[in-house]
Amino acid sequence: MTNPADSIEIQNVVASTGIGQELDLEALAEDLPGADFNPDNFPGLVYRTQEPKAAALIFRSGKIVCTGAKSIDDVHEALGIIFEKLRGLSIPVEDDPEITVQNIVSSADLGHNLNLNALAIGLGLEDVEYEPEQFPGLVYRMDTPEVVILLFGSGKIVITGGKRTDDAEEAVEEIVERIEGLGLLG
Amino acid sequence: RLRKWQERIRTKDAGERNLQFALSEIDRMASALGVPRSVREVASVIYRRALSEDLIRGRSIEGVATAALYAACRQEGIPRSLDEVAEVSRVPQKEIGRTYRYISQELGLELKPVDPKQFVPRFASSLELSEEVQSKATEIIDVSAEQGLLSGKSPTGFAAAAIYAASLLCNEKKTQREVADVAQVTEVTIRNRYQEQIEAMGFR
DNA sequence: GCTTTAAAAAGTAATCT
DNA sequence: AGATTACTTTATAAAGC
Repeated sequence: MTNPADSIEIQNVVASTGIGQELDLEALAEDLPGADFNPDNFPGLVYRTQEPKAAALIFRSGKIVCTGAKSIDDVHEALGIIFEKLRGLSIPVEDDPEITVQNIVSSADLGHNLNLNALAIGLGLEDVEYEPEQFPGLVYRMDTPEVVILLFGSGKIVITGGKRTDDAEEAVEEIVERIEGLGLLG
Repeated sequence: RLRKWQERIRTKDAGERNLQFALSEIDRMASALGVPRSVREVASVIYRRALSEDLIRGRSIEGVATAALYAACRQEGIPRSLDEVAEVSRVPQKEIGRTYRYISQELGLELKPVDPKQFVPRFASSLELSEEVQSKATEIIDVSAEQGLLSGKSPTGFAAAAIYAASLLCNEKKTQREVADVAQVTEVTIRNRYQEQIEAMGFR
């Protein structure tokens, strides 16, 4: 009896912040080795950190988006590295810029195969999107917590849209309960 | 006041012209797909509902018209794949799929997932396969779906593999290429589904 | 709506050996 | 007939078209 909630792994955390200072991205692109800046393509400058591995989108307004981190701690660490890099370029950065987690993507394993056709009907076609011709996963929009769950035939799932670490655990408990209630979990 | 009248008439005329265009497009695509008149009527009703609920704003008329037709085919139990619908539409497949998901959600169509069995008669007849092959393919689909093999798989590929397997079992062999062409899937997909299905049937 | 970034799931597809 | 690479879906911020 392994608890599906124990199988939860955070795969990606998206967060936003800002240094409270306008930036000259053209100059920054020169001074930051490894920076990608294609203003014709996208207004943000892309900068990747190696440890922890993450990607930051830095904008002219001084606002920054960090993606790809495996934990909230990693987000803070990666952004801390970027803040230091900017200070090293004598760009003033606020002391402790507020970092807001915008989205957490997690994966988990329910431990049993799922009959997605039966699940689509059981969970209610109005809350479900299951179009195997377009994508193999069943998309389920849950109200509380407010997340979107992708369910696959293997029993593996993806939880996204949550902002708190607890959202994934609550979502897994809720979906397991609903699937069991329908008698559709092995 | 006069300008308002003119504007209303102009808007009404434009709306009327757009509706006529959408309905004629539905008619044209339905003919090209060879679906019965009843499906065109259902598609028209879906399109008018989308129009009255203001779902067309920000979307192309042709996209909504195509999505309505795709939905109507499913509702009437004679589905066409997105590939097939895209072939007769000037809208890219990706947009048809997105628009379908949107209007389906907003209009509460609540269409059940496509049953692979619904493709069997059409695919089998264009391959000139017998009734025997068709019922065998249907049986293969039922048995393998009951064993949970259908989850996440494309209905077209699933039907194509069952038809290929049935053609072998009934000594009316078609090549994977031939079946793949009518179903618009690759031979690789047929091979993969076929292997799972014959195992589910207890052969191999 | 789109553009870019990241990550997982599983199916399908294109390309190369 | 493999293997590899790449694309499909979900969420999310950012600035600008």
